[in-house]
Amino acid sequence: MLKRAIPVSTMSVVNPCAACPVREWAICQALPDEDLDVVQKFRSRERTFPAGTDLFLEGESWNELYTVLEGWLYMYKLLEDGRRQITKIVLPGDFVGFQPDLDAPMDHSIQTLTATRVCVFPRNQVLTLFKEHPELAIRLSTMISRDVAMAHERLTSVGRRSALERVAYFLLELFYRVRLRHPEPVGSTISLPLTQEHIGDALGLTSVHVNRTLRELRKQDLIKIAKRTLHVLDPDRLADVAGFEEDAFERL
Amino acid sequence: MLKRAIPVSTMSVVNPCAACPVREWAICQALPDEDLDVVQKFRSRERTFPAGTDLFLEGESWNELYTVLEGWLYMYKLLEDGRRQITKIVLPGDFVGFQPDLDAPMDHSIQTLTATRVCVFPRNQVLTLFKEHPELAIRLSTMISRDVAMAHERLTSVGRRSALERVAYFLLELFYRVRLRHPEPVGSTISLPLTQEHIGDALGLTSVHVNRTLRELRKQDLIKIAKRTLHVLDPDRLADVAGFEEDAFERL
DNA sequence: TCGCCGCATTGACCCAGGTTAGTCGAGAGT
DNA sequence: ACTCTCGACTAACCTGGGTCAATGCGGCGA
Repeated sequence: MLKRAIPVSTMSVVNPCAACPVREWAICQALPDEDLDVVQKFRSRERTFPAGTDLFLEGESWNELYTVLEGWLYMYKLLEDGRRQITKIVLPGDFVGFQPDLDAPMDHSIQTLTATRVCVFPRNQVLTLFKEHPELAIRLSTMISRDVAMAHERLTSVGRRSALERVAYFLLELFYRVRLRHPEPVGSTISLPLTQEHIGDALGLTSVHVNRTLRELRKQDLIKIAKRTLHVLDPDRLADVAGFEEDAFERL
Repeated sequence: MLKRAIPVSTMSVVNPCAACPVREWAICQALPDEDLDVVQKFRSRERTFPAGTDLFLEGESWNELYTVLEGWLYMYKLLEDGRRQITKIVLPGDFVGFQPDLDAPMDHSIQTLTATRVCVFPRNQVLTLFKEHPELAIRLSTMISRDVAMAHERLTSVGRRSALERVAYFLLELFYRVRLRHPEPVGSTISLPLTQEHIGDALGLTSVHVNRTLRELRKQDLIKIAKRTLHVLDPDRLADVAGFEEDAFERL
């Protein structure tokens, strides 16, 4: 079934689900502590990947699903001539690899942006697991439906917002998604392991124009970017530029 | 909870689920005949709407979910200044109104394109229904995940395809989605109750440019449009123009 | 029958963002 | 220390698609 060797990766020990660092944002949020062994027994070992690795490619058959424990990734599609659209930035807690027909070849590709650690689920038994634990199926619906909402939001950006609005919106969305997971370092700084080309491919812009646009945002003292780090100087004004209804990000 | 009066609509009789015209494409596909009364008892009456009616608007609270029995609708989002992005064309069988937080205000609007008949589900009990019938929850996951796949496909169009490719892709996608539901009239003609402005708002183009683009497709003898009817003269060549991998539409 | 009105259609002109073609600086490997 | 690579950054120029402003036309209500 596998058309390609499993990418470079190191198997590591199975950590206890009870100590899961992303439980709160992942599928398993739906399980009370006492049922956690359901998933603990079901899942395989963890796996790690270095930055720049494809977990799987569009068109391949694949037999695993992943919950991201650590690291950034992106989901993307390629056109024949190489044009790339990044469809989602994947963060810890996200569930990866689910698609309408679990037996069909993958309908998208996924690549790591940083070193990544994932929790592995065997694909061919997952529907059975969900059938036996409807809370999980409902939790999955909720998570996927958040994906739909975010995809529609991004579609609106790419279809109807100017470059400046788009970039502002994109950075702000990432900023809030990351803050949600790391409330601790209450600064206005997040790590941003994306090149300007990644940003362009996510927003339907060229990297050249992303550069011009970031320069403009910098000039307006809205952001600062240095060494893969994004500093949001004025979230409110940035939100104004992005042009979105106040609480849109609380739904993330 | 309702912030707005239920839009103009006529209540009609409750038709038996066993005679449901869209069962095969809807949530209820997951139920065997003998369990059909589960949903039959759960759902409320049907409701009909004339063309051009909003079922609900973004920001409103709402307490119903719908399976579309008949008619075309579109899901959309507005920016403050009125720019509109159409995020999905809704066809019979589609499940409408589900979102990550069922108690939150709607995160999108829906409007009818034609006279529409829907099957009504009470929103506040639907999670209970799914918990008691995991097949339904899994079916929902599958359907929503199809929405994600299609949204990403559209995002790729809007972000990375030229106007000509985009329009070709859009028409072809609709063509195949409609064919799937109506295999009978084996012609290459489908009804297309959209204005050029709708198409533009779905694709991130202006209606003027949609017009120019359709003219070009017409000139190349790929399509013909007359009286709200789309005639696809050469699906294969149109697919070439759209530039997509052959079986992308079999996954719809 | 007339007169709207909403939509399709076209032409002329314009501009946001793409393209091309660089320079520069910071690692990383040797 | 030297070079190689990759990404940030810039400038000059170009174009796909937007804007503006008409015209046309078919359906529909009075």
